[in-house]
Amino acid sequence: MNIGDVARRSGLPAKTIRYYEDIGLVAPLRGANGYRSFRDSDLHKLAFLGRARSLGFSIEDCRGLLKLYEDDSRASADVKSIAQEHLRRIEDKIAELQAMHRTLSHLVSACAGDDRPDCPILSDLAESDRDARPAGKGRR
Amino acid sequence: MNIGDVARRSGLPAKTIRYYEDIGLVAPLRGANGYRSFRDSDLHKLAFLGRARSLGFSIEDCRGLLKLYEDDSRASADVKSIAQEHLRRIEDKIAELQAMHRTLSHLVSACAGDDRPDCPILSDLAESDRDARPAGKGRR
DNA sequence: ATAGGGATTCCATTAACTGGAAGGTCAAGG
DNA sequence: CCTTGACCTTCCAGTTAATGGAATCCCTAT
Repeated sequence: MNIGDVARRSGLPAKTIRYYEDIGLVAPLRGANGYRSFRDSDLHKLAFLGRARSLGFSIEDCRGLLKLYEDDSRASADVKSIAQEHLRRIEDKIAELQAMHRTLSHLVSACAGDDRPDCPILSDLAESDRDARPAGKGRR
Repeated sequence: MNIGDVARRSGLPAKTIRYYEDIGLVAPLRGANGYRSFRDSDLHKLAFLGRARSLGFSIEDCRGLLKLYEDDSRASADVKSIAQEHLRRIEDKIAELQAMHRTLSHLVSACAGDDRPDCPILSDLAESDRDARPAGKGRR
């Protein structure tokens, strides 16, 4: 299979597939013409990757999952712990977004949204008697 | 004020402040020694930026908000529409994360998490009788 | 032979910083 | 006067996960 077929069948853009090869997630063969030649197993891996990515797993998570996927003697506990950790990150992110949403929707509903300059949104952002922000962004 | 003071007072890392100058969000003066010299107005802008960023506004949104903030003849409608658009993006993101969360938490709870290899999480990711992506990630 | 649709590589760009190196500046202490 | 340490400066690279585009090559059909 050429990359175009695999792209169609896996739903991943060809660019992305090349990128995944670059970073060592798949290793298709090469034909005499230099074209990548994908086996069924490559296609399966790519489809697996697409699904894992769509669940928000990072590339590094995907690398780990793929390794476990191919390891017949894996322990499901290892898979589960990756997934649980990811679940926690998702929960954190949701909580963070919900906090933003709460604050912002209050401000938005308090704003007249007309042609006058008075704006509670700007006033709030300009408030100087408050420290930067309650919940830190928690960068990693 | 030197950058260290402003960093302390605004809560932003000095690195970030320099970056914000780079991209034209603030324009501190310079002393004879080449050090940045921040006025109170610069500090206020930076604090404003810190708050806007913590609400998840993009840098470009911040640029727009800052411009409106400094424009006495602004219309609050302009501010509101930026905020509403952002609110919509937040809602989309929350929905996307919640969908991931639903799927993943089902899988996680179905996984024994022991030393055996059987794993519904991997099985699901490997399923080939399903198309790649339920809801597109909406890359734009 | 030529046209078209694929394929290849390589480079740049995105968002918003962050880390680190190499070096200049300033105030205090010996 | 010199050193030490805390600041400051610039510049370059790296992060995440691709994506866009250019230049070029290959294959098939007409």
